[in-house]
Amino acid sequence: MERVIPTEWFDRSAVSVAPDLIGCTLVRQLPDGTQLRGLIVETEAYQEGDPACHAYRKQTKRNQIMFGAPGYVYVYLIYGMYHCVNVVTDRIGAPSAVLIRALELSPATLDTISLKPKEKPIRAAAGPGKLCLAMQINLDLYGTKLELGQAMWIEHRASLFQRGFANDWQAKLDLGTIELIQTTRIGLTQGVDLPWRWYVKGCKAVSVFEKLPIEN
DNA sequence: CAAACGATTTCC
DNA sequence: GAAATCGTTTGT
Repeated sequence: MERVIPTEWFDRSAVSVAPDLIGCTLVRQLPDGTQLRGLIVETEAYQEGDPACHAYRKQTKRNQIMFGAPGYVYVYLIYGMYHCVNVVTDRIGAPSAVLIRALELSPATLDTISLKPKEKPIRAAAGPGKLCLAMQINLDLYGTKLELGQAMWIEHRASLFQRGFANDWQAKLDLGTIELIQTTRIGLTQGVDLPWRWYVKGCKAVSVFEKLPIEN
């Protein structure tokens, strides 16, 4: 069974894709063939009518990929020093994307990369900027297609590989008993009340813990 | 052309 | 609580 997610899978709203990406595996293939892998444990959706979306105002050089076909990579530089990686979603002409905010890196990946001196391994990709550092994602990946053999692709939940390294929350996810928290997004000045952030409850690789589920 | 800003992280 | 740091976007 093919585990690589096809681009058509992303051809729906970002709000629909974002929670479904939790538990999937982000794969980064370096030029030398090395693969870096991590389970997606936190996502945020950005779409039309959302004042926080980079495509809210108009099409620009930076956001143009969001206006195109789903299943492509949107990378941007934030605060002049970090990168954030998104997956473009929805049909052509419906600018939207899902920001990948945190990964639980595979043991093999942790062996491959160099951790900061005092960094806990579980926190190595806890946050959108740290995630891109760990996975060696930069602007070079802007506009690339998520496809097997490319610089990056995404694999469906619950592969045998995933069971091998995930913490106990993955088993729960397979059983359908995992708790996915839906709450408001991080670090915004606009659209602060839209509940378009999802993360795995109890996962120590998530960027921010304190945000609780939306009431009612 | 100048100025402000930002979907972050880290350190004081 | 505040600095670091720079390409993009917006205003004059």
